[in-house]
Amino acid sequence: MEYSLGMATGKTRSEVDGTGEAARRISARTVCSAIRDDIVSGFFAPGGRLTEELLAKRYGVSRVPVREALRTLESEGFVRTRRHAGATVAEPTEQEAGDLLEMRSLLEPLGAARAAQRRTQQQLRVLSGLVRLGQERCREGQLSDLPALDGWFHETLAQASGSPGLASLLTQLRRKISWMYAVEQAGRGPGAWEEHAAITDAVARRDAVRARELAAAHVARATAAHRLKHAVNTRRDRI
Amino acid sequence: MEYSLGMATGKTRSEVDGTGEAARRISARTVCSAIRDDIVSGFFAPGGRLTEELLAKRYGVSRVPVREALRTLESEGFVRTRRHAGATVAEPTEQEAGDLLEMRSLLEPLGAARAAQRRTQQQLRVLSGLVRLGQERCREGQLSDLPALDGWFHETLAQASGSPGLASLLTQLRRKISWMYAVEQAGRGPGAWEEHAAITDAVARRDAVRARELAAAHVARATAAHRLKHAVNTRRDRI
DNA sequence: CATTCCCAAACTGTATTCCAAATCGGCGGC
DNA sequence: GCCGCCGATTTGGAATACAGTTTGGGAATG
Repeated sequence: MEYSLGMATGKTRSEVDGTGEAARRISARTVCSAIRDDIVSGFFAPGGRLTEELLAKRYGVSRVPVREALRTLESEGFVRTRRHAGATVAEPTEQEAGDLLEMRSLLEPLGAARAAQRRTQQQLRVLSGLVRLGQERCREGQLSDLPALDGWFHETLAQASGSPGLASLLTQLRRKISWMYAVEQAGRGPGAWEEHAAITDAVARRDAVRARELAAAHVARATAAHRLKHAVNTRRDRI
Repeated sequence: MEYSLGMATGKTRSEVDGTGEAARRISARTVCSAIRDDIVSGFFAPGGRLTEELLAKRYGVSRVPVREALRTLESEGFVRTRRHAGATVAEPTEQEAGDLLEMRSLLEPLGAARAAQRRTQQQLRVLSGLVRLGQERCREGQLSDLPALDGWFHETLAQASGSPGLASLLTQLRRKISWMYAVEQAGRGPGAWEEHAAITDAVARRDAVRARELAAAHVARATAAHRLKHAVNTRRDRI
């Protein structure tokens, strides 16, 4: 218990961060991300109850920011709430999980095409840098960094699409997919980063058609490497 | 001012609904829908400031439910908030608006295909009933009912997909599109409802492939009838 | 003994009040 | 004329209070 987001229970903020250690100023967003991370990581099991009081204690905040976070998470689909019965972690069915992959396979190519048309020079530099890093890590065998690099690559690509809505939707899809699926990274690291490099090349040349094709192929191959975590779809009572 | 969601400012709920007129019990959701409707209807102009106090007065609730509503609307993309600068109505660019149509044209066929595979008998009955109503209204020239019927049809179809996430996403897309676009209904009413009937038929026969094709064609034709409301993209200061 | 009904505890939903922090607009100094 | 500073306004959050629901367990009953 007591993760302490920068302030201890029962003490005012100024009493805590007197050190000026830049404690998180805004709790609501922080709490939202924290709860989501705890859901994705499996700390909160699907179907488990999320009592406002419990969450408030856990993150060291009052009920107000917790409630705001829960509303956001509800509209993101990670949490389900019943009128007066409180919030529970969502329990996606196998069908919903499958649809997530399909939605991504439809939208990711669109995002890549738009990124090719609208990316800024700076975004392109970030993408190139990430590709170089990813390929380096592949050669070095530093596989532990790959998931994060992959996430950053796709997030940057999404943001380069120029549509905040599309970008946030793609990010949300990736988060939910990583919540419900495990990836067989077998030997796919190098191949995936070659595909990333090809997409980045098309984006650099502003070739939207090619970027779309490459992204579609990339997502299709990635999808094939996804396996449902068996926990999904099994109903469990209580936390 | 003072829309009164069932309670007057400064009075407790019990003082007001002594008549038992089933006043809305939960304000947060109600306020969220109310603000969203006021945004979509244009009452709150893009870029306009949404002061918590103002919203609280307007809907006759305290700041707490208003804040929760704003969080939801923010994650839906209707509202933009800066750390301590408050909330403003989002100002979508022409690019974002265009991407909305494309996202729908990708996802609506998926929804239709899934609906064909997973619809319940009851959902099919609702769809058939709506189609019959829509075609009746077309013949009678009752065009004023058509937008609502169209909305219900697509909403029912989305829910029949069996993926709550996909359904809510499609509904959200339609709401945003109706916010930013005007539809040239010229003579499209009957044609659209013929297409609705064909989709319903495919859904009834559980023909996912055909439902997908028909939905794609339907959305493509509908897209062609959409015209950006000129207000979009023009920056305005204040409400 | 099983079933049903009812009640009390727990929790949500909201209001209210208070306070700290940050933004924004205008004012004065340079 | 430009820059920086100050104060009013507003957001973000805490703490408290209370009504309305849901829920689970226990008592009464067949």
